[in-house]
Formats: sequence, structure tokens, C-alpha cells
Amino acid sequence: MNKPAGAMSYDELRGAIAQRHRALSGRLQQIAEFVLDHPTDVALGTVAEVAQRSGVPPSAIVRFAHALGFGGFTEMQQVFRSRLVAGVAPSYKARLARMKSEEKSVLGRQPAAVLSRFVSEAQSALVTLSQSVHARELDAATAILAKARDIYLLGLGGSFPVAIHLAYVLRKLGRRVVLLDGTGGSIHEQSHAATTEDALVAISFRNYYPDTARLFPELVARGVPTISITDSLLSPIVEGASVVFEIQDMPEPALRTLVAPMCLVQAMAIGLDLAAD
Amino acid sequence: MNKPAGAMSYDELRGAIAQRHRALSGRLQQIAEFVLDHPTDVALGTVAEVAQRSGVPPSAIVRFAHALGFGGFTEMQQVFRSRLVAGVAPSYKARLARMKSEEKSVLGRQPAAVLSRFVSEAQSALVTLSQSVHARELDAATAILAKARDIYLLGLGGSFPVAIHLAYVLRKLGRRVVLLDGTGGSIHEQSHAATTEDALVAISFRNYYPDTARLFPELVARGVPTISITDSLLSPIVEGASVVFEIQDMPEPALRTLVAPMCLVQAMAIGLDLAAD
DNA sequence: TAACAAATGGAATGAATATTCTAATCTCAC
DNA sequence: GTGAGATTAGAATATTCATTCCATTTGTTA
Repeated sequence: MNKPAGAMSYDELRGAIAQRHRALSGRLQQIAEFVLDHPTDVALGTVAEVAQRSGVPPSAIVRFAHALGFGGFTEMQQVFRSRLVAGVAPSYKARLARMKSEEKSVLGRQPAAVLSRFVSEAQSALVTLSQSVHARELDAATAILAKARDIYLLGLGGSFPVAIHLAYVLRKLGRRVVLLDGTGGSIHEQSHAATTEDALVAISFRNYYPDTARLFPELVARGVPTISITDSLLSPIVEGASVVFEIQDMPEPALRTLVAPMCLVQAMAIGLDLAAD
Repeated sequence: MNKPAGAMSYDELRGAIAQRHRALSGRLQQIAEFVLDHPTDVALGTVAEVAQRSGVPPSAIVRFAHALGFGGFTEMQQVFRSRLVAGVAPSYKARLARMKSEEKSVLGRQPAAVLSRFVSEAQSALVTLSQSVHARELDAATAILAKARDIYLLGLGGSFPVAIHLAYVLRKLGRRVVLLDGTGGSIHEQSHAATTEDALVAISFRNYYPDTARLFPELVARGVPTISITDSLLSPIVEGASVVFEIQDMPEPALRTLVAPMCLVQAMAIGLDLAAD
């Protein structure tokens, strides 16, 4: 009788409702108006709740869903829920597209396709970054760095490029930097001189490098102010940190582009320099 | 035993989970990690679904909610749903906040404004990258790397993070890599063993690091196939290179985010791996 | 090694939910 | 005013769901 209505986007559903509105019966029109005005209620509520808020009996809600071609309320609700999901996770679409191109393995293997995949992934990582980092955290981080005598950098394994880059930029800006790279011995010795007058920037993503997990608590215990950049609040460099930047949705180690953390440390360093004048 | 947990924001809940994570039992820790990584699944799923996706029995999910001070899963789920609701209508409030921070960016000194500047700059760098890199060059580059016995990496100064990252990824993929970093002596010695059977990836941007400019021609003269990543066709690592990737519009050294070259080398490495099968 | 405590998994339970069914009501044409 | 068809509301039902309970396993201390 109707469209398939199975895989329907929220916008398509809105259009369909608006189109059929006139042809619907009285009660059903009333429901149509309510669901268009309160899509969130429909997405999260039960039939009884939606019924009560829109002032109709529960069965009318189900009839409404049927009239739109759905098998029932639950089916229609999925469409309203997809709207919520889309709003909260803009990286969802890109990630989905990436999965698809990965499935088309033959095409996905051409180096050019691989590059565009990483580019689009990096794009969404940047969007997520700018949304998830709050001004308060950045201010706190630059304040810590501004007061620091020496800035210690801890980022091993896959995070090492980020630490190197931050070291480079900070030194260019005239800051005293100690890069904990473990060259020529233990990083424990390298970090031995760190005091409460200094600061530590720690960078670590899954799987967390063991040395990082070991050294970080030591420096925290010694009272060194710390800024952590990581991918989960459960990582070993969160507890005791003065400021934590959480960068979500980091891909597995071999697939990371480090785009988001690179941008973040860059902004930290330059922000520090500009604020210092 | 715990906080009220009744009216709790999503961010507060995240913090609470992170805080208690260590004190939780094994299964509960596993669940903690899952819910922090998949908040949307928790918001919209049933106990059975969440249990299946996180690989635990349903009862463990309920115990997890109890451990956090909630009366049950449903109660905890409300907090996760509030996140979806908050994210769905950001247009007004977020846009307003963004405008304000952009206005302040006239001052340009707020760290948050600095971050958004770097993010947008990185975005355009990525667009430029995907437009300027052609499939032919990428294919040629992966072909060179595929044939190479050892892969030598040369990227000093500001380009060092890119070289480090490429070394990391290639090694993860099982390639033999020699990173020319000059540790413990001259990079000339480190590169002494390179032959025509090997390959060199050179990365250099203005101002071109002197050692790079000196070493590159040597290896070219010895017949080592070379892939160059640089910002100008006039750079010292272009002449004699087998493949050249030109990344335009690189900002001055202290301001670069290295986003474009990081993506490029990543795509090269993964493309190499996929093509090798 | 033994005994205890904590934690776990899975089945049982009772509540909540969507859906269906049927009698009653309304609408409209004649 | 009357009858036919469509529409509605509310109770009945079958399903899904969260929660609880208990036997078993796991880890720890003596």
C-alpha cells in the first residue's frame, strides 16, 4: 500500500508525513502534528508515553505507524532514533562510508583509494576534535605550560611523532623542553630532575606503552603538573592529571594518522606563545 | 554507598566511571570500557543487546549499573540518553557559542580560537592533498617500496615526526626500516649500506635541513630509488628522485601541523601493505 | 592445601511493553 | 432519520524486557 518504509531517513519520513497529512483521519492528523513537533519524545518514549503526551490512546499511535507503512511503533521509532544518533556523532557517516569502501576490497586496495580514505577519516577526526575540546581545558593547559620552567614530554611508541613535533615547536618558541625518549638509558633517569616547578605533557593511546604507564604515576606522585592527551578516560595517564584531553575514536595503532593530536599540541604550543606576551 | 546518581550529567558519569574504574572487578571494568567507547549503544540498546556487544552476560550489565549507584540499567540509560538529546539540537546554542569564540578570535589569543584556526587550516590542507596527489605517483611509490629490501627514511628537523611515524607503521607491517636520525654519529654512516636494491623516502620542507640536502644527492648518485615528499619542486630532494610528492602551501615551520604529509605517508604504507597480498 | 569471600553466568521471575481485537461511536450519504 | 462504512477507544494478549536469585567458579587468605 505504501512505500517500503524499511530503510527511511528521518527527513524522508518528515516529508512523507507532511504529504499524507491531509489524507489522514482526525486522530491520525493530531498524532502527525505531535510527532513532527516532538521527534525526541517519539525516539525515546514508549507507546504509552507518546500517547499520553499527545492526548490519544496508545492504539492510535500504533495505527499511525501502520498508516505510514511501518510494521508497528517500534519500527517507526527506529527512524526517529536515527536522527538522534546522527546529531551526536558526525563521524558516523564517514565511518560507515569507510567501512563500505573497505568491503569493496578490490577498489579499496588501490593506493589512491587508500589515501582518500585516510583523508576523509582525518577530516572527521578534526571535526570531532574541535567539538570535544573545550576552551576551559585549553586555558588550563596553557596556564600550566606558561608557569613551567622545563616542559617534559612523554610520548612513546605510536605517539612518539606527536611528542617530537611538540618538542620541535616548543623549542622554536624558546621553551626549555626535555623529550623523554629513552635514548641511552632509562626514561626514569631522563625525568629525574622534574619538579613541581616544571610540567609534563603525556601522550598515550591504546595500546598504552608500558613505560608510559609506569613513569606517569611517578611524576604525578612527585607533584609535577601534568597534561594528558589520550583516547580514553580509562587510560593510565588520566588519574592524577591536571588536565586531560580525550580524543575519541582513535583507530588501531597501524591505521592512525595522528592528525587530531598533532593539531591539538600545535594549538597548545602556539596558544601558549600568544598568551605569554 | 555512592553518590545519589539520580540527576547526573553524562560528563559527570564519565568522570565517575573513570574514577572508579580501577576499583571495579574484572568484568565490570570490561563493561566500563565498553560503555565509554559506545555510549550510543548503551543509550538506545536493551540490556541483552549491550550485553552481547560487550561480550558479557546481561546480569553483569545490571550489576554494573548498581555498582555506579543506579537502581538499575534503565536508570543509568537515562544519562546516556540525555547525551543524545543534548547533541541533537546544537544548532542554536553551539552556533552562538562558536560565533562568540570566533569573535574573540579577532584578538586571536584565546587558545580555543587558536585551535579552531589550526583545525580549519588542517582541513584545507587535506583537501589540497587529495586533489594534488595523483594515483600514478602513488602507484609508482608503492611499487618502489614493494621491491625494496630495506626502506631508508630521511626526515630531519621539523619533518622528523613524519619520518618517525612512517617508520613506526612500516615496522608494524613487517618491513625492514632504517631511520636516518643521526643518533650517535653521522647519518652518512647510517645510510652507508643503502644500495639499488633498497629504497629511500625523503621528507623535507623549508627551511630544508642541511644534512638532508647533503645526504640526498649521495644516495641518488648511488642509484637508490627515492621517493620525495616536499613543498616545492625547487627543494634539494627533487632532482634525481624517482617519485616526487609536492605538498603545497605548507605554513612556516613553527606553525605547521604536518597533517598532510602524515596522511600521505600513512596511505603509502597501508597501500603498500594491501597491494602486497 | 583448605576454607572463605567475592565474583560470575545463566536460568527464573515478574513487570512493562507493543500489539491485536472487538464493541462502540462517529460521519456522511440518501 | 436511517443505514453502511470508517474510525475510534479500551480491554485482552502475547511478547519482550529488566531484574533477581542461586549454583558455580574464581581468587585470596590462613
